[in-house]
Amino acid sequence: MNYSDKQLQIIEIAETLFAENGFHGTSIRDIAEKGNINIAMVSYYFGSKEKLLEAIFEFRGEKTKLKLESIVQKSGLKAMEKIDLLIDHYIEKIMMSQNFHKIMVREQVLNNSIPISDLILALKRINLDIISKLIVEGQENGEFKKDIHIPMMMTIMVGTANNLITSKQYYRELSNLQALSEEDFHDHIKSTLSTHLKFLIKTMLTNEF
Amino acid sequence: MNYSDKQLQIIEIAETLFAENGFHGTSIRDIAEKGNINIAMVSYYFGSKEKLLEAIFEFRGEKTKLKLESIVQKSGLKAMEKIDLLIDHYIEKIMMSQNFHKIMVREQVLNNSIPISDLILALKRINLDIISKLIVEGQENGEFKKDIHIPMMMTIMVGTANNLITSKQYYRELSNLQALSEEDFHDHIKSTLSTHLKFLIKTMLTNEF
DNA sequence: GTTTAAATTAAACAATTGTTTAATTTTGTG
DNA sequence: CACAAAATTAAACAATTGTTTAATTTAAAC
Repeated sequence: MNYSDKQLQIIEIAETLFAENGFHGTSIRDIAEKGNINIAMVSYYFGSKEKLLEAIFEFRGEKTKLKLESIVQKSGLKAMEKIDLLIDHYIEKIMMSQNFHKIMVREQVLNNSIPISDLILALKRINLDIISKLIVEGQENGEFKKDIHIPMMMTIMVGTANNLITSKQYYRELSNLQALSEEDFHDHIKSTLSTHLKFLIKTMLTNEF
Repeated sequence: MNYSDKQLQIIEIAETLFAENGFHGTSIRDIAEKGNINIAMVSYYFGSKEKLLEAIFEFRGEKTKLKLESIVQKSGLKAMEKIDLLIDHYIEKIMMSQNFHKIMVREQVLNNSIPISDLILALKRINLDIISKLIVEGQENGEFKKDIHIPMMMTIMVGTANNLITSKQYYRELSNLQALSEEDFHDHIKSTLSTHLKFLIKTMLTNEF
């Protein structure tokens, strides 16, 4: 799908409000007010509020696959080095699109809309497939051990990152980091998450239980 | 707070519906219909729909602390053995109250209601304090290494478990476990989660980065 | 410049929302 | 039984919701 400038403007505003107040907690009038547009424009451009949400998922999902594959197919790198690149790329992506990930965390709990569920499943499947390919590569050349539970490994990685994003304010308070500037806190999260995820994944891929 | 039978009935029905369809996605009429009660009863017993949600948090939060402390204070166990007990207790708890945890995951993303935020923070603080005490104990007797990032460790544990609960259906499909009965799938999740969390936490507590 | 399509608007819509009211029934106490 | 408090009910409420309509303005094509 290709979206016009006007559609992208609506998508971005809706994304912000859906992340802040939830899908049902945001009215079309809220979106219209924040974007200085008429309330009929959402229906006009997207058909309905529900389809606007689907558009957000399509828009964010579109670019995912290519970047991941380009990392996995890089030559001259060990599988473990690619893993580290993937982790940092994932952290970068989730930090850059926090609003979208907040929406996805909230929507995946529900099971109401088939189109949304399908879009989420498609996103997860892309990630799983690409990671699986890389792990098999590492197993075949002896870098990684056999018997790696890849879905659980993904759960650990995605779950940890999502939890950090969606409960930032609690993490900040419980870690006594209120004094940090927003930017410094942002950097802290990225580096701490990177260090720990790399360590954990490395351990899962190489150490015996 | 002490809740009457009637209040508990409403709490449980609301918990189910809030978990399935979200707080804003559930109307008081939905709750009334499912419980065969009059729509005025929610306001009568709790004051408002929002306060009903707060009651759910209070009700579920009440029992948390005591059980955790009883584990940590058990004598004749190594700190690492207590960690394993805590992990299994946490998994048991989250599996027994999946609906509540789905609600909490969704609500912690938002930042709208101060009472709810306070209740969530209080729950997190209790967990953190008790775990911290145990980890210091393990560090002092040389079982655990220094420089353990406890909030991040909690994020890994809680994030992984929450992610598994809130995206069960995706995990099931991506792991090709559709053939399992509901009960077997339930058991699979518990044992897989237990194995991995214990392994990861053990690694974080003892191995150098 | 005229014509056609696209974009935007204000208004209205029916439905649903949480909450309150006032009347009625049920329960518990003496 | 009589009385008071608690529980339950149906009805009404004002507000908000997503969506549609028909009219108007803007933009693009010729």
